[in-house]
Amino acid sequence: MAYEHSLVALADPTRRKIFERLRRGPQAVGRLAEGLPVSRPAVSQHLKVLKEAGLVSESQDGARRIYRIDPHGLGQLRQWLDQFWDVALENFKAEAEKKDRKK
Amino acid sequence: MAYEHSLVALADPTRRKIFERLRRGPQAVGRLAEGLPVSRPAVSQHLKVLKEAGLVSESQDGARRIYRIDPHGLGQLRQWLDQFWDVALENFKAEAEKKDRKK
DNA sequence: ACTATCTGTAAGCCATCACTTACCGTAAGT
DNA sequence: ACTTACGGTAAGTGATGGCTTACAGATAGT
Repeated sequence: MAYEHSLVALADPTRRKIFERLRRGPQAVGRLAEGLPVSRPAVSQHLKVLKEAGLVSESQDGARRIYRIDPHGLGQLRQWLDQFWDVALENFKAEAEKKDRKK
Repeated sequence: MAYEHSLVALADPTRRKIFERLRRGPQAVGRLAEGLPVSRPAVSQHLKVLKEAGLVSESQDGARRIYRIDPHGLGQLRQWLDQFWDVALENFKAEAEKKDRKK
């Protein structure tokens, strides 16, 4: 449920593909697995990881499980990244000025 | 140099610790390794990964190499994440309204 | 009830990767 | 030139994790 899990989840290329597919809208597991180069059980395992990271949420529709992108995990991740943004820009500016002085 | 590499780089807990340490400001390799539970060569290897992802940049100061947080990789990662943000919020709103209608 | 569809779980295998020790190059001081 | 400090690279090892097949549970239709 924390940003660490989101990073681990999105580091895997197959999970990223699944996640990117969900950008088109909520989808069932079987449908998600269709275009992917891995088996359907593999997709289920990946969805579990994404869900535990708070990146996707699940809802039932008959025998199907519909998955969709969840803002919770995404929000935590964005928040964590923003902690570094200001520092990064400061460093960049400091480096640029340093090079200027050398001229 | 793309967002994929940033995700892989930040998925490792030790690399995250190094990255978070750099938030305090630019530091040399030896100094970075001091408080960490791994050997100095391990830190070097991690820094290489972070550098190739564009998350940190390097500059030389005598025999020392100073590392600092680089906005390039961070920016690409933020940009990629933002692609999902709007979709996530829409999904969340749609789900909330669905639950309302059930009442 | 029986069947077909949809999906999660278990067990096992294999590749990747984070870590260690050992080594080498380089820069600055004496 | 010699020594010391700093840090990157090579090689080898062990654990993690992503994949597969096989199986089990649950739902809807006939």
